Amino acid sequence: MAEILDFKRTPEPLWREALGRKLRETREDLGERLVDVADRAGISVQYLSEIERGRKEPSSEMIAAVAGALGIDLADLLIGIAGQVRNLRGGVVGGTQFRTSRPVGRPSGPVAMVGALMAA
Amino acid sequence: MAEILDFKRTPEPLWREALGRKLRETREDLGERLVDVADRAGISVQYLSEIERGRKEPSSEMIAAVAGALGIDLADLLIGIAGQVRNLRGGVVGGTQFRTSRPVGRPSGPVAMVGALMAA
DNA sequence: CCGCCGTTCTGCTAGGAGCAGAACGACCGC
DNA sequence: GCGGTCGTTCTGCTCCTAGCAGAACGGCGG
Repeated sequence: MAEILDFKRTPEPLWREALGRKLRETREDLGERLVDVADRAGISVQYLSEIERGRKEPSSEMIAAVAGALGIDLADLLIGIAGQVRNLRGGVVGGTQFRTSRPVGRPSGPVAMVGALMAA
Repeated sequence: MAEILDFKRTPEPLWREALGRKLRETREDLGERLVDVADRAGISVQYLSEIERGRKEPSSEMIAAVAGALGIDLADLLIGIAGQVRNLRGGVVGGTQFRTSRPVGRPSGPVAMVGALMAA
């Protein structure tokens, strides 16, 4: 760690970076402030800020707490992150990235199909 | 966190548990041993064992290393995990029930569902 | 000018990541 | 029975960082 040259921008994003991006997007879609979500999740505001920017590695309980505070479950979160990761692969990676996909991406469409896979 | 709200044995699985399950399934589908993957990922074998059982919280770099050693990228991994999480929602999650798992973990079902993302 | 909001410093502590080494129980073949 | 492989788990160890408090800072809007 502590490599001197860290502008080596990992070819594909790390887990914590993709997670943070999606969490921030979800929060902003809800029109909520950092302090609101942090308070509801029971964590400090600075820490939530660092999570959203991909600078800290949140534990599973933290992830569950933040996701719960945002009203999203783990499966939806993962699907959303996977989508962002795929977008970043072939699309704009640079800092100036609006577009943020579609306006309101709440309803996860392909849910039904997954649920129908197996009930056994 | 120290919140008192975890009286409920994790209504939905934690991130590290779902991740470990998927990693193990992927490895077994490849017919590889712990030592093979651990060696290729550059981590110790006991630690990989604990990751697969959801007992340790692997860093993003660890996840990338293991996923790389398994020849799977982050997006596919996340999709697979999301599928597993959804499956577990309706069935028995406790350790007493094993029916849901495949006999030897040979055929992994939800491969075809990869095409279901792209929305987010 | 003054609040509001997010970010980023400086600390600080407790916990756990991550490894080495070894022992253990299953399992399989001889 | 005995010896091999494979995974798990125990002990022990170091060192990093999760996670918080407190405060200060740079936008942005009025």
